[in-house]
Amino acid sequence: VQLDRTAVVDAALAILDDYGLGDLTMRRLATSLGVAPGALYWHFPNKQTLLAAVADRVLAGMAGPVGAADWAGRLTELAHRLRDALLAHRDGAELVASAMASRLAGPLVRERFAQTAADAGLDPVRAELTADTLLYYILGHTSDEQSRMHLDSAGALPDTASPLADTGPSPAARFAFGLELLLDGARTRLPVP
Amino acid sequence: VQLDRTAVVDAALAILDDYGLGDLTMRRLATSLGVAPGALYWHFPNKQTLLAAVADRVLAGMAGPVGAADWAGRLTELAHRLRDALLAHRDGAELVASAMASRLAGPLVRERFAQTAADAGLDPVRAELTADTLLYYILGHTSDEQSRMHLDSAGALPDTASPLADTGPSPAARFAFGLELLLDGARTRLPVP
DNA sequence: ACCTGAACACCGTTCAAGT
DNA sequence: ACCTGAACACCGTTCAAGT
Repeated sequence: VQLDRTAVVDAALAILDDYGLGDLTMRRLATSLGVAPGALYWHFPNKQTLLAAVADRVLAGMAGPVGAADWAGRLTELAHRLRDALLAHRDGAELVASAMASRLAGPLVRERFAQTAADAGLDPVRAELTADTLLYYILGHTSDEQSRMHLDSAGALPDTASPLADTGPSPAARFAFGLELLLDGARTRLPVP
Repeated sequence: VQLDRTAVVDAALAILDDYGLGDLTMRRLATSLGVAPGALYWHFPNKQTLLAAVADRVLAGMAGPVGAADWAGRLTELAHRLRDALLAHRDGAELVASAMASRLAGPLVRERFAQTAADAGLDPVRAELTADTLLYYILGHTSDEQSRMHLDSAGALPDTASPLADTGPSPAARFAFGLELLLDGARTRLPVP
């Protein structure tokens, strides 16, 4: 069968889910497709671009319209949808964070957050800055949460290894705390209606 | 002369400043020290730990007492000091972000932000969450700013290559915007005094 | 205690040559 | 147009052996 970009991204996502980002190499990917490593370079100019395509596929998991009527509700919904999309794949947050940092992935997501902030009444510059601030938080927090998730499922707890030790807020509650912090801050930047 | 951890970190920092994080390899570092690659593994168990030591050295650049009397002023000062420390070395933000994510570097910095937030009147859990939210922002924003700095000093501007195109807010102003956003949000979380 | 030599098991990328 | 074979120039890490 012939190789195309979609098949390559499919296979890459499978390796990501099964073995993690560290094992997602061009050679391993080629092997899993039954192809020589060089073949991948017919479809993608380099690894960075290939990873960006995988990141955009992960981000496709947050498509669809948001339901909330007010801007704060819409941003909250977008933030949770982004987090859910990242958590749906092993190392999804780290992958997307690095691909978005290179600007090769996620321009639509960025645009969507910025547009929603602009709808709230912010001028374009402030809307972009607010969107970026939100994105730094979502990517940073989720990346952190996800990596610690995998450390725990392996064995890396030096003290307090008792099974009933950690009773703080849930990951979702911790995420919501920082998110509301940001949105409250954004509210103070709004022109009085 | 004998090798020790300090000399290794010195040499690593020199490579970082001159050639960037991508060229900071164990082999290159060994060569610059006039030593075999294996020698480094007598002083550090692996590359990750070595990079954490370099990150902690970068973070040492933000030591010293803060002057402000109120908590918001202290957090603002800490945030700017952290940003300045990161910008003082090529790829400093990316290095520190990744080393702090691994939890091998920066525990004192994290502790310092959390303590300052606690002084504002937040309970320990909220103080930690607020500190983390701030750190995600500072590391994400500065990393972004710094990488784009280096893209510009090379040649990677597709359109609007005219020298007088980009007249938005300065990097420092952009940083301050998100920072104030976060601090305003934190204020709403405070118990009324 | 501290380091060398030499190897092991990999990487990403290129490119003539094949079909 | 699409892929193979084979190489190039690297990696991080280990470990017997030397001093």
